[in-house]
This record gives sequence, structure tokens and C-alpha cells, in this order.
Amino acid sequence: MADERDDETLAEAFWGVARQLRGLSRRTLEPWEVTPSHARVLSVLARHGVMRLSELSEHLRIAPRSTTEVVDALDERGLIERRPDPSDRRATLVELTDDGKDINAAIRASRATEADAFFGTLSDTDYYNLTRILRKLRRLA
Amino acid sequence: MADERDDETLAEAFWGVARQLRGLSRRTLEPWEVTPSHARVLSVLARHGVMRLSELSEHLRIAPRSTTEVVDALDERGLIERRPDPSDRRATLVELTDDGKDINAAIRASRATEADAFFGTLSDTDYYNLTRILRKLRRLA
DNA sequence: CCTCATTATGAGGTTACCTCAGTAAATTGG
DNA sequence: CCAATTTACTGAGGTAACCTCATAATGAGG
Repeated sequence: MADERDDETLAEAFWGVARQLRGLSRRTLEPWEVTPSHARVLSVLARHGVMRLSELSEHLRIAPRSTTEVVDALDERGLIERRPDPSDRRATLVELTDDGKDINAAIRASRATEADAFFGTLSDTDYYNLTRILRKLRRLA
Repeated sequence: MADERDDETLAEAFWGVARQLRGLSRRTLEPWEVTPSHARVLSVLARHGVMRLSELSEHLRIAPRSTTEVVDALDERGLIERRPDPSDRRATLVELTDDGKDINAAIRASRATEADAFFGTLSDTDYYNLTRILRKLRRLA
């Protein structure tokens, strides 16, 4: 059962947690056959409503080309719909379908449970501090 | 500059930091043309010395087949060497070459700077707490 | 010695990104 | 008002870092 907990650096601990979280997330999403990145798109659209593909890229902080890809997948599954932006014929608007909304809601509920199960092992203080510290790190990119 | 800092969940903040850290790490490793996972192998081998491929898998917490792959790459680049385990002809021992050791040392030094630049923006207290909390999360898998 | 477990690897797949090039449409500047 | 530039998306092709399943060689236990 060899591992390197003891002389593990902060970065390594971080990646260890990332790995666990990734596995957990995939298992949670399994019933809906939705990948984490797909779920993320649904969630952004549910929160912010219809938007352009480029705008979605910014929210997701990924390259526009990569957004095209995930939107393709969700389109095929009927969870979102593309329609032309009437104010700019180059642009495409992306919108949740009713199915997309339903699945997002179901995932959202299940996610809360997942997060509780994982981060909920922390004390309130730790939970609060972790959130605060991570946000600080994000801001000081 | 749209983003979702405000209503971001803990998990989302975590992934945001993960993304930043990944980019940073890649840039840091660029001069040596080594990927993060390759660097990880070098570091494990430097710390624990020669070991079997299967043992290396356990350290890395990845499937044996995936270890074969990364060991292949490092072998091609002459940073590690495979040799038969004299005590078990099924097994292969993996060992750092001198080049591997040198590169690992250089990366190690540069990494310290990288980590400082990123996590060093935190106060000592935050740094300590983040480490502690992440380790706790890892333990309570 | 015969069966079962283990070691590494071939074959093939997935997720989640990326860049670069191209097309169509909008905007700007002369 | 037309040419040049910029912007919005997408096709083509690539990468890292994993995965599973099947298989050959070897080792270990009854």
C-alpha cells in the first residue's frame, strides 16, 4: 500500500484530491450518461440563460472550438438547442431544451448530495476556509 | 469578462484552481519538454529508487497499463531505464538514468519556484490550512 | 504437474482540451 | 460605399492522461 502522503507537497495533495473528486463526479453523473464537462454546460446555461457560443466559452474558460464540440454533443442528445442570433448572423445562440432543464435539475440535486458526501466530511470552519482560500487563488491567477 | 465567481460552488472553485495550476505546471515544465505526469514519475523514482512497474503504478495510483505508457515515453527519451528483475522474470525494474536524475533535480528546483509563485500568494496560515484540509480530504476518500 | 494468480503489454477507446486554417458576416476607415 | 480588417463559428488534426479487455510468460501452491 505504498503512497507518498508524508512527503507530499501541497500541489500533490491538491492533485490527489482532484483525482478523487473526478472519480466521484463521474460516478454521480453516470445515471444520466452525462460527462462532467457536459454537466457544466447545462449548469451555466441554466443559471445564465440563452447565450452565444462565444459567451459560453468565456463562462467555461475554454477555447471557442472546444465549446463547439461539447455543444455538438449536447445538441445530439437533445439537451440544448442552437438557433441563429437575430442580431448577428455569424453568431449562434445556445439554449437549454426542456429535457436539458430537467436533467440539469436532477443533476443539481444529486450533486448537492455528492458534494456533501465529499466536502461534508469537513468541519464548517474547514469548509468555509477551503472555499475562501480557493477563491483567493483563483482571483490571483 | 463574464465568469461565475460569485455563485460558484466549492467544487467549481476547486476545478478553477486545478485548471490554473495545470497551465502553470505545463509552462514550468516546458523548458525540459516534460509533461506533468512524466515529471511525477521522475520524482517518484528519485524519491524511492528503483522499483517494479507494478509498484510504480501503485505510487502513481494509475492502472498498470497506463504506467507502461509513461515509462515507454521516458525510456525513449533516455530518462529512465528498464531492466529485468532478477528475482522474477515476469517483472521489469524501472530506474532513473543520470540524465533522468539531472532533469528531475532541475525540475524540482524550478517547481519550488512555481509553487511559491502560485501558492505563495497565500498567507502562512492559509497555506498551512489548505495543506491540512486537502490532506484530510485525501485520507477520507 | 497442473491450475491459478500475477506481470507487463498490445489493441483500442474516452474525455477534455488544444491550434491552425477557412468561411461567412459585420464593422471600420478612407 | 467599398476594401480591409475583425469577429463568430467550425473542420481538420493533434495531445495528455487516463481507461478496459485480452494475452503471453512466468511464478506459486496444492
